[in-house]
Amino acid sequence: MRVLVVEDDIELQGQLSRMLEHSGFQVNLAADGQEGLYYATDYDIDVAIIDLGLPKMDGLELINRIRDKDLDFPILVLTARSGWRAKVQGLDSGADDYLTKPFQPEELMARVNALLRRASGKTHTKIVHGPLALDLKKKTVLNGDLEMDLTAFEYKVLEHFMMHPKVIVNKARLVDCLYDYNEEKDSNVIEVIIARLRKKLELQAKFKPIETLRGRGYRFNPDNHDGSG
Amino acid sequence: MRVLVVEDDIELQGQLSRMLEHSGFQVNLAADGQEGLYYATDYDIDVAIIDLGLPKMDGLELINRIRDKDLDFPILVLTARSGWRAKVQGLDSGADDYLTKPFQPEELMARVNALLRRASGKTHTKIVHGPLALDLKKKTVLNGDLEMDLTAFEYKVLEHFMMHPKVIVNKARLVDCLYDYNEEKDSNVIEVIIARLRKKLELQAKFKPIETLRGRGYRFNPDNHDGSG
DNA sequence: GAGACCATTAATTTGCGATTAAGCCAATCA
DNA sequence: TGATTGGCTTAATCGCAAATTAATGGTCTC
Repeated sequence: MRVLVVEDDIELQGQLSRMLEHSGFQVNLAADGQEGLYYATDYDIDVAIIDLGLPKMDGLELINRIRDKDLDFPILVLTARSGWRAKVQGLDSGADDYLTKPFQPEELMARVNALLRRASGKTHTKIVHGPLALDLKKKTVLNGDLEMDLTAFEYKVLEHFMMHPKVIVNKARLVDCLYDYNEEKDSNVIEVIIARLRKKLELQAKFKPIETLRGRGYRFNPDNHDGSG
Repeated sequence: MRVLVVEDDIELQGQLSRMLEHSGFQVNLAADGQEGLYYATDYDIDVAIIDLGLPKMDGLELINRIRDKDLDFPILVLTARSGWRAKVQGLDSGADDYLTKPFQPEELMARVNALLRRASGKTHTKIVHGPLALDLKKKTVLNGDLEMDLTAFEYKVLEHFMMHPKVIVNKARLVDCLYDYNEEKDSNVIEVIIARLRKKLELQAKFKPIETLRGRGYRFNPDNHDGSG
């Protein structure tokens, strides 16, 4: 198992590599984002530990570049910022877990192992239906050759649809995709998002996969190239 | 819907069960992990609320035992620890959501409901009677090879029939399938829906499975390929 | 054969969903 | 820090499918 460590703090670097090697990992050390990207590309990495605060290339940018190259090893983010926002941002951008500095060595090892375990069971990170190709890691969707420009909400709804094709999904369930917790009754968020999604889907590829089933919900049916919904 | 609550704090126990019962749930109360496991095993639980800090058997262990027994109802974890670690641990171990104490009653109810919505999509059961195949997950019905185009009401009635074949169902019971609350007397909704359903069933496959039992109700009998109703 | 019960169709009403636009909030940038 | 942008939210309107009601005719039971 090969671990890529991208960390500019020399002391922490040494600490990490000692711990990891002690647990039987091969370790690649990089001190900045550029170097990190080089290793990520040219070595067969199983898991990466990336510090967010890096010289030359920011940690988040590094993650984006890695995912852009379709490298899908799991990424553990190290962050000094303890703010909630920074964390979510990290996970949204293609990272799989994060750890706030300072941390206990055992916790880091536990998380690395957990990521490897999870990764071994994960087969497909891409879902393809018709002209649409969704990348769960990168959180992007290609419509034909073009990458769709989706908002966070549009993406969440489309992801749910593509993970549950040909299933009638009621609106309450779709609302669950958007908010952690929400029991609001009189809102038409879903209708609005569906409308925008349809527009974007149709724009690029005359593709009308979202059917309406009045009173029952919506259904994603990639076979509808003409659209009955 | 039956909820299992595993909580050792008597006061919180009472609070929870009051809330849940008020929302129309059946509630099983357990004060420790052992008791919880007993209820989980012997009752048909739809969703469980489990406190992590429990006497006799730790909440996490309870969850593990439940999952080991292949019981797959959704689990909501309550935790006093506010650390991210405890939460991740809970989710990794087979829980589906968590809530940090103290919490707002509405939030708990919202999450329980969200879990139930999510779970309802997991049952990939198909019910087949004669030429009809109903997919509970997709909420669609195939009549022969063709998918039936059903309205929300028609689907609800047909689903009930197919889940209770050869049983006489009176009209009041069918009305309950359509509305949450309804005490209306003089309406012929059911007759109208039955008529439309029959038409659609017959249209595609000359199939007349809905019998009328005058004064008693209706009966779905998939054996009637000629139709005695 | 009278009356209750049901089937069927047609007419009416309702309320869902589509769509648009304006308001609002937060993140980003100057 | 104030301005700007982009995206989420809310509201209002409109068309239409579906639900409801009503009316008529059929059928079973006693």
